Amino acid sequence: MAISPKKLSQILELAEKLCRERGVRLTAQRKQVLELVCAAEQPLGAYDILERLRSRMDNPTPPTVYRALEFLLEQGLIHKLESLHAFIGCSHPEHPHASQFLICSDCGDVSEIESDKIAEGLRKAEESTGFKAKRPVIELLGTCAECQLEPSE
Amino acid sequence: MAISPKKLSQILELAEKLCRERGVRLTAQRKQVLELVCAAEQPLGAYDILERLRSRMDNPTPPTVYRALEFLLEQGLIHKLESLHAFIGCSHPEHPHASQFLICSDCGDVSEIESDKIAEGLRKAEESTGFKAKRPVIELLGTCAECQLEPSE
DNA sequence: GTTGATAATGCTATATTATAACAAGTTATT
DNA sequence: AATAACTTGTTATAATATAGCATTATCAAC
Repeated sequence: MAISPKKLSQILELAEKLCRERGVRLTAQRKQVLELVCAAEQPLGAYDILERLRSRMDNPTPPTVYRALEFLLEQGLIHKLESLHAFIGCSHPEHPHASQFLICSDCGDVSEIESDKIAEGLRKAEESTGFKAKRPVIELLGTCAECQLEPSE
Repeated sequence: MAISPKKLSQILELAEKLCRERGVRLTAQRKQVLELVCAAEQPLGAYDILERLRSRMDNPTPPTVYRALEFLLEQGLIHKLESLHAFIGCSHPEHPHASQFLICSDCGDVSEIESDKIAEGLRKAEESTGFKAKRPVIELLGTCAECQLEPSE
């Protein structure tokens, strides 16, 4: 189930808008990486992105990719899945949030959730410890509802 | 503030006990890796461990380390910090739990917490999505209470 | 519009983290 | 001792990520 072209261009326009407002530059390169990440079914590794960039630009190298990813992460336009070493488009870049992911080990599907309960728990933990979180990494690795039905596939 | 020798041997004894009960083998190699990880101030990377193993055995190689780590992770005797690519001793290996970590980017200190609120939030999220989590990764990167006091150090 | 500062890119090399593959040795049980 | 299952030894290499430095682009100030 690929993302629709319409939805994709909406994402890109929103990204343009946010960057304009913030006074940062969504350059062609960065935009292409964002587009690749957002258009992908699954989270992409940096070298997956590198591979796909070949058809769009001349001789991309790892730094090209990692620099773009760094920018996009800073701007909250994508997330990094630490446990997969992979990147995924952000579902709602317009408001900052503690990203929370459900990662199915069977089908590889990843869904971003926004649980208030979890957010609340995190806030409480910060409160009681005095810790100030800048980047929460919440990744639940396991089996999605669909894959639990199937014997194994 | 290093861990006391007494505390360390308690940890090792508990590990022995748990492995015995489970019918798995805490071999000398695995025990040494566990000891190094638990004795360390900070989380250790696999190659840090490799380095430290040199004084204890002959010509250790990456697979030696990774195999031991894999075993120790399976047994819940250590945790992997995905965002740091590093390993840390488990605070309470006797009962399984969703490990939750506060990772200070300033001083590098890592503390394991057990927030019921967070655990509760995770449970709720599973309930409402039908997702079954096998390995939760909860890592809050930020600044610990102490480091917030200091101007910068 | 030239100058100078800042940011972004190009490019090569290399660091860091992790696993594959297969041979050899150990352990526990028959 | 024979067997099966597990553990280790060893070499090689895969996969992920960054350092460092030269070059180019952008934009504001003069």
